[in-house]
Amino acid sequence: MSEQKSKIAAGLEREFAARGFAEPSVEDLRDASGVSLRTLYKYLPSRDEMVYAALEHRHHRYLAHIFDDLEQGQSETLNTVIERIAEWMKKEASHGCLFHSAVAAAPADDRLRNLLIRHKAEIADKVSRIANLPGKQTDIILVLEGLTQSWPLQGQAAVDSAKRLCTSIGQN
Amino acid sequence: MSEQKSKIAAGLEREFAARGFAEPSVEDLRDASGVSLRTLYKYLPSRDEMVYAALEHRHHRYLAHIFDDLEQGQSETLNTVIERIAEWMKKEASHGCLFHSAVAAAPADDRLRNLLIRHKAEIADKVSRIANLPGKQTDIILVLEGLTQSWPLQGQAAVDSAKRLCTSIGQN
DNA sequence: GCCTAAGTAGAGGGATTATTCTACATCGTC
DNA sequence: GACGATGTAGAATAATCCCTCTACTTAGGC
Repeated sequence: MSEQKSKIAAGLEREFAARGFAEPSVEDLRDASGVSLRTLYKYLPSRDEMVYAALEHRHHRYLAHIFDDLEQGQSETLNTVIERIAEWMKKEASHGCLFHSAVAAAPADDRLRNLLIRHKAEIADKVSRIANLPGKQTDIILVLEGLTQSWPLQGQAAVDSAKRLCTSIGQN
Repeated sequence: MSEQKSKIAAGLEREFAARGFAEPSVEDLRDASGVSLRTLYKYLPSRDEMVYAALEHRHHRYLAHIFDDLEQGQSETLNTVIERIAEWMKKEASHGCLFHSAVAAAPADDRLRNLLIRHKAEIADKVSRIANLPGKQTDIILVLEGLTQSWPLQGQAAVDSAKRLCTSIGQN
């Protein structure tokens, strides 16, 4: 991914996150990406491509935010992940997961759905390995999905619930 | 709500559930509702109103599906709720919660967001009262949200996880 | 100083959109 | 059998959409 393409993708990600995937017109996306319409279409030759590029960019930023400098195998590793997710929600995703939003906006788009699946699978894999709970992938996903989904409604209380529920995962 | 209006709403709900909120044109919605364009606009004078009516209809059907003939206070009540949610997902919501989809498609619409909040609050209230766990609302919501959100990705494994996690809610 | 590559600004095409409007059909009731 | 309410079918409108295109500018390498 070239310098400029990722700069464009960053702007697109911000716009889609703020206004959803249906509302912004291509002209809005041009303004958000900070380049001309011609350049925008040169790097991303259709509106769909703009969506994909934004999500790709999101994916990398999210992984970096959750996993950078995360110590493996500590007993509080899972709590740290939960806190970092809460941070992320507060700063970046007050409306919930951007991947789910994208799929919700276009349920027929298989490429989009695959992006969502790979995104979630990579997170689940990384978390279960780093927290030393290899058999508990589905439990972990359920709690983390529940957290991102209920945080917009419940705020900090959701974080506390997630931590409480996680203590029971390791216990059987 | 008149006879015909709820017949229209039922058709709209089906269409939005199948194709999302952005894709279907008003002509598609006309076909799905089974009436003429003029009649459709008579009962629901804008496309937004069609969305609201569809969600209202969904809300009532969902509550009926989850709570009809549900025995209060049994120890397996929560498990029954989980199983009914799984049933619902399988039959009706293979793409996830329709309310979240609607909000995702139009994040700026406050009326839509309020509909989502009231929908979730009513469920949380009903479940916590019927399962005799009045202090555990946020735990319950988190698990149920996690279930609906991870079911499209994990299927039956998500149901098992939800049940397992629920056993730990009552225990402290 | 010229040339190529890569950018900007912005007009416009062609398709689709939500909504309104006209003209006609049906049906129960008096 | 006439009438008013309520329906249908579908054309018309005005706006908006995604995308392409032309014409002009900038910047760096030889």
